[in-house]
Amino acid sequence: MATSVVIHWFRQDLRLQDNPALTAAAAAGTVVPVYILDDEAAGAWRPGAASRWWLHHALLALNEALDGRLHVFKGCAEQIIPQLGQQQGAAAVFWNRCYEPWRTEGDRRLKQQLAQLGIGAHSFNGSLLWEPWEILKQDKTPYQVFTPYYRACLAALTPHPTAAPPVADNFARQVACHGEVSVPELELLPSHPWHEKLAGHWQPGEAGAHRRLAEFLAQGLYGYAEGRDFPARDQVSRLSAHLHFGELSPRVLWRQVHRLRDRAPVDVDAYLRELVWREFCYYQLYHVPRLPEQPLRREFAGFPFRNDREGLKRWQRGLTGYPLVDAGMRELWQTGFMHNRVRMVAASFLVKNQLVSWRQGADWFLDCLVDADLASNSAGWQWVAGCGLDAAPYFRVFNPVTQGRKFDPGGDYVRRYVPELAALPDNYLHAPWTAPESVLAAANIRLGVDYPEPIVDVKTSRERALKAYQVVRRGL
DNA sequence: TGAAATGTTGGGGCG
DNA sequence: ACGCCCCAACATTTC
Repeated sequence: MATSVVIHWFRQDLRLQDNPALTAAAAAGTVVPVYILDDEAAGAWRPGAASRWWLHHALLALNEALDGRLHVFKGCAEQIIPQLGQQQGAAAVFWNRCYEPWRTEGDRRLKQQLAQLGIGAHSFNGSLLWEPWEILKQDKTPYQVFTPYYRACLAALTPHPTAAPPVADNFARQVACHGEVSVPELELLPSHPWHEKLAGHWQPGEAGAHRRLAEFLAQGLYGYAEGRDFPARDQVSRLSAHLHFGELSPRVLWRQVHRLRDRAPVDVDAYLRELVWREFCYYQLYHVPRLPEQPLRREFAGFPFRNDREGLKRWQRGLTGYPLVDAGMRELWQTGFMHNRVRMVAASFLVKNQLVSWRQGADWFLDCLVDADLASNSAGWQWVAGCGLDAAPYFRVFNPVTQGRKFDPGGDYVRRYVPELAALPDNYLHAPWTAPESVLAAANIRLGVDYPEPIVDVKTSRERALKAYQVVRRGL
């Protein structure tokens, strides 16, 4: 009996291990593995520059793991998949679910199309530990607050068997697909070679994901609960981009971390809680699809943000005059990443001290982060701006100086990314404008020339933000 | 997963 | 010895 041909459509699941849809596809027939870059369907949410760099390398790695059998396309997935299915005489198409609104709508239409063509369509959960519709309150409505959601998730945790990885024989050989291109022909790399510096910091692809996981398990988890707040230390997982592209199964990650619970003094629960935060972001995006565009708290719709192009540009370039903020923004530009503690401070600074819309900050992050993720990024910015579910209260304004002294006391982080301040002594490092002339001169710094004066005063800008938020609050 | 303003307490200097 | 003031050092409240 001739085995049937099936298609596995890779999206945010660029891995072979513990890939439920891929495993099911391999069990159903000979697999034609496919990736489609569909910028038009994604619209404004198509991958940003840093993500495209990552994707380029992740696809090369995946293709290599598949012995060069990955079929890559550029164009409209809703056309390409049905055409391909017919050309190959495929019995079914398999994929792992995504949760971005443009994805869920497209997938629904595609399922209808395939049904009409008599081609099966099977979707699986390869990206989340809990499907968003599985975790609901007693009254069957979604949770609004993280902690009860978190508890409900833990209560609902069921052990999943790891999906068996496919073997080489599962994949179709020497299949020609009309219209396919090579990975480089996707033109994911920008013409300007700024991305070359990213290569020193990351190893996209499944092998890189597991290498990083092994490092984290061996070192980062020890003292994670406290250490994760200090950006100069290497005590965060740095797995976010691998998770975003699905190079690492969240179930495998959960299990590997959880195994360490009864051994060694590692902060297993603190890290797993962060993984549940990731789930909560997807949960919000699924239940409230306007998350990326509209404030979840309606009263914020008319918030008086300033249209400050110059201020936005200075924030983007790391030239606000606040060393911790500037270090974070430069880390982002140089490495495609920003430490989470600093993300909160830099975001708070833009939204509250500069009074610029969280949408503008979110757009910049989506373009610059290698881990850019619509769910996490949108939920994170809404959290900081105070307009999201279970968000930081509007009056919680981070002071970048205080935060710097608290979480970068030795100044290693600031000195790494703001080298022009490197010679300043610790006690002035986070507030250079307070240093006496003689100290500045000794450190070879002319304020306003070598490093900017503060773009706003934290005290008065904080008061301005509180006033603006009070107006919103009155409008309830 | 704040910060600043305001309130309280307690030890020490001093008349 | 005592009360008074000062002011850290916390604690509480407010935004």
